[in-house]
Amino acid sequence: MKEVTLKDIAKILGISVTTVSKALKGYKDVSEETRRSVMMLAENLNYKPNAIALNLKNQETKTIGLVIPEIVHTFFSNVVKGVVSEAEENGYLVITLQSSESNLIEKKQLEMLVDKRVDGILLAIADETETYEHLENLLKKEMPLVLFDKVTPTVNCSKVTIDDRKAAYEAVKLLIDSGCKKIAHLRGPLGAPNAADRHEGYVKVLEENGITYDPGLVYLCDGYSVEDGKKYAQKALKEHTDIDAFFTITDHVATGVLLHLNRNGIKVPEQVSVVGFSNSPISQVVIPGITTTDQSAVQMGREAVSLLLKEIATRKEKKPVEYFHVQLPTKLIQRASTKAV
Amino acid sequence: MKEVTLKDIAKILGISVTTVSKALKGYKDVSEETRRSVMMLAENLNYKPNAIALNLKNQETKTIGLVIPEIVHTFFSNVVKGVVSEAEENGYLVITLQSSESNLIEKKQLEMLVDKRVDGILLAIADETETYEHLENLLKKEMPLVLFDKVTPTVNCSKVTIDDRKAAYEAVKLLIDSGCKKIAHLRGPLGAPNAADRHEGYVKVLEENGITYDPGLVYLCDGYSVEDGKKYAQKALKEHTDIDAFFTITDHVATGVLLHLNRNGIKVPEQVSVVGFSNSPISQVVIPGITTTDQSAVQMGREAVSLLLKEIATRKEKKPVEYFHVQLPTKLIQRASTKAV
DNA sequence: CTGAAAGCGCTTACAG
DNA sequence: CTGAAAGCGCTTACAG
Repeated sequence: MKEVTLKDIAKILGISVTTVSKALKGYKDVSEETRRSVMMLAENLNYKPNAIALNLKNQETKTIGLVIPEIVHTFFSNVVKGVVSEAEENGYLVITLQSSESNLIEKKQLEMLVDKRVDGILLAIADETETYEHLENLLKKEMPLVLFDKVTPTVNCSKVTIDDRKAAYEAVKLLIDSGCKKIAHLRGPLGAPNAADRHEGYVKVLEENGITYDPGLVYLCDGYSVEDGKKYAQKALKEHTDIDAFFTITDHVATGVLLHLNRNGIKVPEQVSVVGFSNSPISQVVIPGITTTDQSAVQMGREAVSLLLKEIATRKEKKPVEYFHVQLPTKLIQRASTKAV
Repeated sequence: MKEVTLKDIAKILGISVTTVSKALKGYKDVSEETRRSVMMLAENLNYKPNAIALNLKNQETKTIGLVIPEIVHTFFSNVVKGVVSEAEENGYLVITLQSSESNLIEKKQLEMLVDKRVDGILLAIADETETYEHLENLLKKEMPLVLFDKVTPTVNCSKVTIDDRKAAYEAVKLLIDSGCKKIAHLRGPLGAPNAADRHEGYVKVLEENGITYDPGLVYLCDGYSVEDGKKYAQKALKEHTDIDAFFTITDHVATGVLLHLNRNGIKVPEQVSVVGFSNSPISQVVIPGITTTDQSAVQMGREAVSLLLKEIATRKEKKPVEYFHVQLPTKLIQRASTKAV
């Protein structure tokens, strides 16, 4: 990896590094002849400017950091895809890190990215995280930061989310419209804002449709896993034999519910309906297919990058920074796990 | 983002940058008193060495590049997870890029990573790629390179794979042992070495067990998708009504096959058995669960990083570089889509 | 024990 | 039209 430098070219041509640099960058004050010979030699030697030197000079790395709770997860890997593509199309590369929902790791990784001098950071907050000084510190340093999916109202910066409350409202409305009356909710962790928002949507639609909200029908899944779904479906049905629908935080949880119902000969959706969240591939192949909400994860990744790059540019021009909150549209996808309305 | 520099500290303390640097790095030839005041001030100002300057000085970036065909894919996202974790534990950060199975994009991305001055590159070759000068060029530049999953014997460098031939052999052997006689194979693209290896394993086990290999029973899936599975299951069953098993390149393809069989009232595994590949989550939740091969993807990512870092270190010490080919063990996982033996 | 100097590879204001 | 000099932030061999 000993790469060709400006110095090498200058030496061979017997001219100064300055002139080589100018020739390559198309400055006007270089003779046509010099320019041409520099260009040719650079081409032949396959000269590539040293990105590190440029980074140092320009005080930027053309790199952004991305911290997500979990890489192996359909929703997040779609986000990563969107982030990487959008960044690449705009000349940026992406460093990805996984917090594993740990607040400690999240803090450490954010610090690593700052130390690495990334130009900006994209973050989906870990479930464990409940205080936000580490994010405030980032803002204090004027590190461009965009939160997505798992965000917090506490921190004042740009954000990209879906309207979780509305999405949950619509999903549960479908259940109500199809005749369900006793709808259990397998929700996500208390600390997670989107779990809270979905829960709110669930409560709201019940109340607006004359169904009394019963906290006893709400179960907490911290794992978002198929296993959680099985476990809490069993528990819920034992505690309330007349449940006629499950609204779950995730398609994996919904799948667990489905497996439990199948195994126990409970007909879906005739006896019990099931609604998931995310439109993961799993929701389409399971039988019956699971009614769910599509979150356009790739789009979320792209949008987040686009807001981040805008902020980076604004800061570079020393202009005042504006923060945006983009709410992406969701789409309720009806499949066979719910009754037709 | 105006960060504290050595210069700032030097100015405040009225000493030279040299001394500050030495104090911070614990050099012996600095008075205890100076050392202490430097340390304290650095701590107070929250001084962090500028990584870019260090990169330039040390001619390394502590960053590695990772190019995979597809980010949204259980196997690869597990690899990414392994890569990112192992790298992080060793002080490296990872830049991830997706080639989308395109040779052109792969070339471009490899170049970007070189230009970015990453310390090494991890690559799963795109299906479209059939010539390898771009990889030879990397080697010529002495850029540390480790191939994984999708590799080629043509290029002489370290590699991490599973033993695809053996895995396929074992999977099909299970079908034979359970009484299947007419086993169709929905294979991957011709260009892809692991598709070729699995096909070889399939051919070998048939012949070793007295079943004549019939090329007419082999179908090419280029999409690795559920749709492909449906399509080719239908085609195969139309062309050969007595097929009693499918061995597929991927769990998604196997799922498509399963859906087609279910839909047409064909009993699995009584009438037709189905075997997938990869042990994706989908293979567990589908009914019946799909018999498949686990590839320990996370482990593959870790192993690849570990070989890469070893090579980086060796090159740094100017020692001769050795190449390794690590073959990771696979595990056949029996589920309800095949008959007990 | 301290610090000026050179260097990593580049850019650019300035002098000639 | 050309190039010496300064600078981005750091390290380190060398002189004092």
